[in-house]
Amino acid sequence: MPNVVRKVLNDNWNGPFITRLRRYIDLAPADIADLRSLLESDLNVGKRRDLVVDGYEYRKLCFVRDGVAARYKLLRNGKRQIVSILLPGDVVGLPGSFLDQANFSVIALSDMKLEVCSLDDFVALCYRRPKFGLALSWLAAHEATMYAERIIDIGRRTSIERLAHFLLEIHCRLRLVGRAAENDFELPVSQEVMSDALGLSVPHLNRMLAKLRGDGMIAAEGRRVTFVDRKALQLMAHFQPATLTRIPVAPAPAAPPLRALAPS
Amino acid sequence: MPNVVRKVLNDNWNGPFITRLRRYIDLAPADIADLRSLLESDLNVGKRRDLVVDGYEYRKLCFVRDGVAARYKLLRNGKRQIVSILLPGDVVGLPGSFLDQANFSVIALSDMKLEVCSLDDFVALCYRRPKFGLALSWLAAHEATMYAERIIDIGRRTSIERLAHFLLEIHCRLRLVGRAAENDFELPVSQEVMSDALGLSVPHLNRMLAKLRGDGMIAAEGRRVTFVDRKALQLMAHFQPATLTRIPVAPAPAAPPLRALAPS
DNA sequence: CGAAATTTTGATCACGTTCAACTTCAGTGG
DNA sequence: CCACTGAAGTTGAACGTGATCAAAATTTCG
Repeated sequence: MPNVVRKVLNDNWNGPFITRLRRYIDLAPADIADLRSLLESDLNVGKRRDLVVDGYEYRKLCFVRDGVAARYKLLRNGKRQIVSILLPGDVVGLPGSFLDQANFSVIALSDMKLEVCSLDDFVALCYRRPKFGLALSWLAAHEATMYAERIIDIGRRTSIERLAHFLLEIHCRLRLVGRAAENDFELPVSQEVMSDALGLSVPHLNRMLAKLRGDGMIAAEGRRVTFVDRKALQLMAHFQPATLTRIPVAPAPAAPPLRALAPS
Repeated sequence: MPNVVRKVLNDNWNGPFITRLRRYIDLAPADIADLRSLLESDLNVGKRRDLVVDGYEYRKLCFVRDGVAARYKLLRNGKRQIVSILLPGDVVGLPGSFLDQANFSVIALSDMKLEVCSLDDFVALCYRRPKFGLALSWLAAHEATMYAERIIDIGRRTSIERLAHFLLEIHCRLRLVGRAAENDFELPVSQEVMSDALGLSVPHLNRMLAKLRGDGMIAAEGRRVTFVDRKALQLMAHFQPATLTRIPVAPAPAAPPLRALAPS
């Protein structure tokens, strides 16, 4: 079997999470084997099931292999705010597992396939192979970046700009894991979910969606969305996808073991 | 000199950043020395100076020793959204330095004292001492957690709830670095800054502030804020401070392979 | 002291919420 | 095959929160 083919098959087999890590850092087969040895058997979760519950301790990292979920918080007044949408390649339990008790819930929006790993095991891996500690930092930084973008969205953009931005972001992220065509994708969430993510009411969201259609920026039938005038959409949304740098590689090990460093 | 006293003096000398790291993980003197050797000389920055500019590459980590800054984005329509307020112990360049180009600006809201370190040096440190890679993950996760809380704030809370939450959060964070009394603190930001952080207009923010005063929840003269009825304030804000777990310690090194790593 | 930044107050208005009803569609069992 | 169900999407009318613009009062600082 040609090498290239085997690589692709491997990545399919390894799943979207490792594909994503490879965008930050090179992983040797030994790295991957070590990581895989931590994973419990695949977990299947049905639609509408809660994966994490606000207020309870949670100390796992779950890598989404397939399906969609949402991280959210329920307020006393019954309103729900969705903080992020989780797609294949994303991590459940980031940042919730770093807290004494999770401060958000995570719910499956569709049937899902997950790979589960205990946080402690992963941390142990990070001590063994420091590159995974860095990878974890990068993942967390990515998360923070997306949240920051969402703050901008909700804080200072009009409802229609938010919606445009949301559509572009989801499409962009689906593309990165090979789940969307260039101008055309299957929206993985209902309007209710979108409105809770964007801090809008369902009726208003619906109207804005209709307006985007009416203005000829998108076409939509059912949940299939097509970007008709993507340029205009990006302009309206101030869309500017953030790209993470790669993680610098380890410096060549110093010949004498670090003597120069300790001035104390 | 008694040990305890020396410890405290050390931490004062080391600055609030190391104090903060110690809340996540134990640091041996050798760890600290190694970290300190990366730091360039202290940097003083005047009020209103930009530390990071949106759109430019930035590859440093700056630890705030003193002063206050804001991470923000300016939109085309002239509005500004502040994503986070940086206090002593916080890190400039997280997550901006992980991107090809920073997607936010950071501006000093007061005169500041910073300790600067290049990201590449810090990453090299993480390879040498994996605990720092984990610490970096924890810092980034903390950042993400605060952002998430801000999303809830802006998305689903009323303006007065937001304001209450903001006051409680800032007070809580100032307390952790020993810059606030129990019910009483110096607000380090102007109303304009607050309004940009909370996605409100200045007049409206001002009115809500007046309302909190009128309702007997806080007292304020100039920028000194006193919590009169903190219970009510916390209830109104749904305030629930998130506490990060400590980072698990390294497992006992396996007998044969890891000897090369342990310098101390 | 004078200039600039900040805080306070007032009047008007629009964006987005709320609540309610209705439509559409997929799935399910009689 | 049709009736029933429940979830999701669509539409309309009335209301209210918070924005906007303007100007005054106050504080801070060079």
